[in-house]
Amino acid sequence: MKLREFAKQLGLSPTTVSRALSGYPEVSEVTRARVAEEAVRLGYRPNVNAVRLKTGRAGAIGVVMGRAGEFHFAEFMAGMAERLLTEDTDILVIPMADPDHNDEMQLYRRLVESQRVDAIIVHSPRPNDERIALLHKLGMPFLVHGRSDIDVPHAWLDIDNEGAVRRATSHLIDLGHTRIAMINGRPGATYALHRDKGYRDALQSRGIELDPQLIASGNFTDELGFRFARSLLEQANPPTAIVAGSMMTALGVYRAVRSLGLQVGREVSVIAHDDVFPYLTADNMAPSLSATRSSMRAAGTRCADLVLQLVSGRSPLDIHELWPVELILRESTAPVQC
Amino acid sequence: MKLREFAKQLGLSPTTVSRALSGYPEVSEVTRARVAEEAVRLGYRPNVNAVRLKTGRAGAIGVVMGRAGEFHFAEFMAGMAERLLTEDTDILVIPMADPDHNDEMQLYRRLVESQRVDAIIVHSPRPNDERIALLHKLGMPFLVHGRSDIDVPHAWLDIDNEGAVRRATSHLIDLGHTRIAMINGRPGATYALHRDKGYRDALQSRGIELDPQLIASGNFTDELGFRFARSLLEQANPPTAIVAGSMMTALGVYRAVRSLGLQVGREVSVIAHDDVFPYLTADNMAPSLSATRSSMRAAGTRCADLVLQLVSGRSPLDIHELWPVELILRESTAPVQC
DNA sequence: CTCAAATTTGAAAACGATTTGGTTGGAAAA
DNA sequence: TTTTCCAACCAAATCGTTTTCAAATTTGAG
Repeated sequence: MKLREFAKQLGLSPTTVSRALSGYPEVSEVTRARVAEEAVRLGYRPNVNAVRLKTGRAGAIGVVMGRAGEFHFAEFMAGMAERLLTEDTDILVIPMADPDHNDEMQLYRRLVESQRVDAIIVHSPRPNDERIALLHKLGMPFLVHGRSDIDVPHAWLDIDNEGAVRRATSHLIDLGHTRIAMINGRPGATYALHRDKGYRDALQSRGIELDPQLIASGNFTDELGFRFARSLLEQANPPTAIVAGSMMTALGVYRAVRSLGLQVGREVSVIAHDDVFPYLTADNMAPSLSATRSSMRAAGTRCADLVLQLVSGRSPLDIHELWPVELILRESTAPVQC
Repeated sequence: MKLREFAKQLGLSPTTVSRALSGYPEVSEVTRARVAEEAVRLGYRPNVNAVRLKTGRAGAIGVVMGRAGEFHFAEFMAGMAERLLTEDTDILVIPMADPDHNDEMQLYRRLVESQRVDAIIVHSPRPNDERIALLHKLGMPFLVHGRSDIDVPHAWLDIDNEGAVRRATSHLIDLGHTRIAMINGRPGATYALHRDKGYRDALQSRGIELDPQLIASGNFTDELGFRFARSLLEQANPPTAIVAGSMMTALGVYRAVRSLGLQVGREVSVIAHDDVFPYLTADNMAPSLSATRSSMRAAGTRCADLVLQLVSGRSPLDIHELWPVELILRESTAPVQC
């Protein structure tokens, strides 16, 4: 059913019907009500593409998916999708074709030029992120999930990675640990730096000297967790506690600890960061995993929300959200054994 | 840059330019080459929404995302996205607002009516799946990822779940196991039935009587794996082998086995199904996990491919792909201990 | 009761492409 | 030479809305 047809059935002009449905003020309430009601009854829905063409809105938000098949991605997207369900806005998923750097900029540039999105969400930003500079230059609205130090105004939502790791590390120190290892995310991303800072600050403020040997970084896979924890624990002066970057890393760490005949929550304490997954919970691990926790899904929902505001004109300068992170203590952390 | 403008710069009519770019035959090769080249140079790209409006194509494939935040979803999508990158087709992610059944049909109906997708991918179909009937009735092209027995013609791509589980179970029987437990997916989905059948057939063909107590089903979470494995192993006549539905389930099973002081690959053999994740690999588990393996990402890529064919006119009746599943033996399976 | 102001409504022009149904000019056929 | 045909191109209509500008109607003040 087209607008023409629908309007004719109502004995109104397309103009009025369009206005009634889009909530313009210059249409009487009684007419608006009738139009709305009949639209439902007769099943009239404006053609999306016509609307988009006319208004110049793309009706979609772009999300670039990293190549490494990040497991938290689905949660973030689920959160976004939930928020956008009632909106006339879609999510456009763009895969990173190539991890090559130059290619990444190309991808963003093409995405903007394609006019297929009204806004873009940038994940895992770097301190000096060219993507941000590019999007700003091109005038494409965008929200950064994470933070960047770049000297370009931008909207962002981030969790307090630094604080989270500082608290986690401090707590381990409180428990008497002094040799605390840290498995971080891929170097380069701001969140990894923040976590690093939280870790270092905690040590320093307690007068513990930092041992660079105790720091590793890389993708959030179980394999990295295992390899690094294993090699750490096998060395002469092994750590008594490990701060792990993700649930998957934690799995690897647990495995490494066990494989050496040790026990998590005894010889080795572990705290990991938990993005809250329905299928793998810190509570269910054995022993249950102490974790810094922040819901990825909730972040997705809120990001979608903020992007919508951005698109409808809110200034990026006003949009800065730093979410606190909970520290939840469970069985994987214990006082150091003397 | 608009078509008008671009055409004028070339000294051609919009008609010819449009045809040249869309590969119509009635334009000379030399002209086509020139147009293509200049389009790149001047950065002309047809406005997506105008194209979509005019052609009536939505330029997107709909994927309904289950509410349970399935972890394999991201992999499937990554696969799809990879294939669609070079195409002018987007992925539209629609979240299931409510697990309520009636609501689900509403969702699909609205999705079709919204005219926002050219085709839909249906996940985890049931033997008699109303969604399939609905989409067929509404004339919306769709591809089923999985299978259904419903008496409605439809395209599908599925992996050989039945064969996979049969082989896994048979292999365990070969190793001397007779009490073999099975942790299946949510009851109702066809794949769960197929796995069940594979399991039963394997037992029956070897004359082993089925014990209903050894079967469980539910979401693919570590928690289910743990709970069920634990309660199984604690009973009077415990199983000596477990077939698990997913990697997450397997994690839970491993945990349960260990928590009872037993060892996977000794007292208890385990085989799980592995969708191949970059962040959690069967090879890295300890002991390494024997698994039936099939790449979710590859399935996504192929599904995208098939949907494109579907949209451009290929008959759904011709599209039936059954992918074989590998069985990869590692350390988690061993001869039964007498 | 009149006239201006305020409220509702409509006609028609966009939005930026595709595509139908012609033209044109030159080569091949008669 | 004339006719026919074909390759290559183009003008204009169209897709289904929104929105500008103008007209019609109602309201309210004097």
